[in-house]
Amino acid sequence: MSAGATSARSVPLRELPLDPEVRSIIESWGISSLYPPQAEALPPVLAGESVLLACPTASGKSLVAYLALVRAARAGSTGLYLVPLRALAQEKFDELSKFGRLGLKVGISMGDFDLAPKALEALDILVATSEKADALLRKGAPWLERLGCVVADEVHLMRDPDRGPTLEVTLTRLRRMRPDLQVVALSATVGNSREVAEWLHARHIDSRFRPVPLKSGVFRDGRITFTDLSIREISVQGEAVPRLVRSVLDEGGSALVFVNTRKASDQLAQALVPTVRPTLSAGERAKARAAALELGQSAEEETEGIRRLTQLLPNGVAYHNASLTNAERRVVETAFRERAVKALVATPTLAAGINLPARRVIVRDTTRYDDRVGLQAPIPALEVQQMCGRAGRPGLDPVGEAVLIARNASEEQRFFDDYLAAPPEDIRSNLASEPAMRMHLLALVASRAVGSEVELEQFFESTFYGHTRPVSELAETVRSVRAFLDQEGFLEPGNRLRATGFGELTSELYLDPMSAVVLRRALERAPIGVRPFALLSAIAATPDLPPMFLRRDDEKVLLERFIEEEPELLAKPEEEPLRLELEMFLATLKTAAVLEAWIDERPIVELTDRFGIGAGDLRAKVEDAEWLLFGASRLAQRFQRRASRAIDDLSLRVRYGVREELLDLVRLKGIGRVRSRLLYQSGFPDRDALREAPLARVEAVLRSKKLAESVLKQVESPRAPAGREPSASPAAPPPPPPGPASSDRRRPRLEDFPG
DNA sequence: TGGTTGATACTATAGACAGCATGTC
DNA sequence: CTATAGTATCAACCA
Repeated sequence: MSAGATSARSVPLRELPLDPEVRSIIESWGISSLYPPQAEALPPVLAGESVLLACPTASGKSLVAYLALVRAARAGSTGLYLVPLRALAQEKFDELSKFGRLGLKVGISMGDFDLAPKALEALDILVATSEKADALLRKGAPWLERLGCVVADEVHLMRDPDRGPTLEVTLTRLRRMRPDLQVVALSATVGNSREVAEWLHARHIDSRFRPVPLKSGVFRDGRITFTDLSIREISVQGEAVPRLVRSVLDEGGSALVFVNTRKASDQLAQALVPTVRPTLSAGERAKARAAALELGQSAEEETEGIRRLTQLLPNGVAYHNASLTNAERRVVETAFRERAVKALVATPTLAAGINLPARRVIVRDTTRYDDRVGLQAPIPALEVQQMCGRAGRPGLDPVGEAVLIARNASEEQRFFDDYLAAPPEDIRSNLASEPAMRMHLLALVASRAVGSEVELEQFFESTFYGHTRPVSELAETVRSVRAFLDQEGFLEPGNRLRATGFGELTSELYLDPMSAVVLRRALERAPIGVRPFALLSAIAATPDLPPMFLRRDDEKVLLERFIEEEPELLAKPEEEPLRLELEMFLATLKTAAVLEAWIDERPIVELTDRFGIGAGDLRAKVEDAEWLLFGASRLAQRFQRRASRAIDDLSLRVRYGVREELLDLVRLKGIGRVRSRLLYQSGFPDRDALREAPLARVEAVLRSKKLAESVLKQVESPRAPAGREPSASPAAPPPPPPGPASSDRRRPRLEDFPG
């Protein structure tokens, strides 16, 4: 490790070769001197060199990234900022937009929020998730050909088995396309960052600098022993977590507790109420109450999260996990940042991603259930260190404390050895995984990045995998993936590597080829298009819609539902492979049942309660399903034309969670699940009915003059507003009407489902 | 007999990207 | 294999 360097002198900003305008923008952020890692990285970065910067969170990596991109943009090329999370994309976009003053055009692109291809061409800097950048590569965006600089944020996520390969492949493709591309890779401290730097031909900068010093240690028997061997007695009594929380609150700090289950995050937050509540000042209590109030107004439909959090927030406590909706998470994050919430209990949602520091981080659990092995497994040191790194708020805390909780002496020793003193894990390529290879091999061929075996091998040579190990070890995976792609008609027969139309479509839809096969089979099986449950089951059977966790109760309910049609399902097989297969199948049925209840307008609380999921999970499933249904619709245009229209309707129903009769109303801007139902109940079953309606009546129903006016304006024109129609193929004549869709309430049969 | 206690068995388990075209509650 | 906390179930036990 090179710079060790809290002691390093800070470098004044003006010593850098920066344009005065650029400097003044940075100065307006209150930055006048550089942290040591910045001072080390910026000179080469501003000279256009590639750099890998490995250092702790909040040590100023972003500034290096921004300046690299701005330099590239001012030099006439374009810059791309790759991030792993959508929330992060938004954060980076907001900050980079401040360089708009220089005349730079900054844009953002991700699944949620995208730009028209034309708007992209005018951009100087684009912030995108790596998947989105991959998608742009597949579609051949000319913008990328002018790329001068790419920033890869959180590059250590290359070790992620699912999403790592996308980052690795995207970086490889960009570098091959632009051999002189400047790469600025930002990484957490990992074992082999030097190796990654070598791969990228980047200067390797490794620093342990932290703007707020970190003391990490283990709590046992009322005292924290830190790695520097100092000891801290905790005089407060009680259970470990409340003690540690209370003692830091008494010093005016805040606490962030990491646990390994959602339930624990909720329960521990509840248990902390008596600990935190008495420490709140009158002002803090008012702020906390305001946050709770805001939460109530954040949505029209009640959720479990709103209910729990409105109860917790006024006590200065909250929890954070993926069962919360994005709106709920935002309220919690803001409240914590503004110190209305003083103790926050979180699952790993907060370990990576958005910056939410606290004076004391408490890592309560160091193991986590791993469903691949069906057991509790130790959390990697890298992740624990990331959690610990969240300790210490710049400007507020003189020092951050990270504490693991040990029950006995041997555990205490183990925590020091395995987590606090241990070197973090290496980054390893996951390109050899079959699903990853399926995706990327097809994409490389379909977008004509490779056209032959030899080119394919050359490509793999230039990946991180190829940098660290012989690509011959990939041969077996490549062979079996190729066989699959050949057999399923993704590739043209012959020695040259070329994609079929089906292959190109699959690649551009960003579907896992396996998903495309599942959907194609479902579509080819006759009149599936008209029965929502069958379609929902088909997308649920796809690897792009991961199965939901199946509880024993779900199993019972689902089996009972299908007993009439398939009584033999009740005889639950005992043999392991068969039992697992049935469970997988039931899990896809559960997903379909959840989505079905959603488009049957079951209230969110009822639905989440019945299936044991959170509103955030529901939201995520709905988004996934909508995306897959779009893919299914496009595939239907190829394989089962008649179904395409019905799928588009279903897609819209899933998006808004409405029954079929609301499809027309929901096409209006500003009208979704709740309001369309309201209009329907009040005697406006469709847009035609609204055309005749007096403003006052619509306003009374919608309880908003502005909204009522907007709605009436939308229906007054004889032609429907463009853009919200389901996408039908423009070339094709309108498909025949979908038939008696909603009246067909027959129970689905087993053969309706793929697999 | 009815209720309590305690041993034992069972149950559940983190997170979040992508298409398209613009704004759900 | 590298787990654990919370809950349901049921038998033993007591008044």
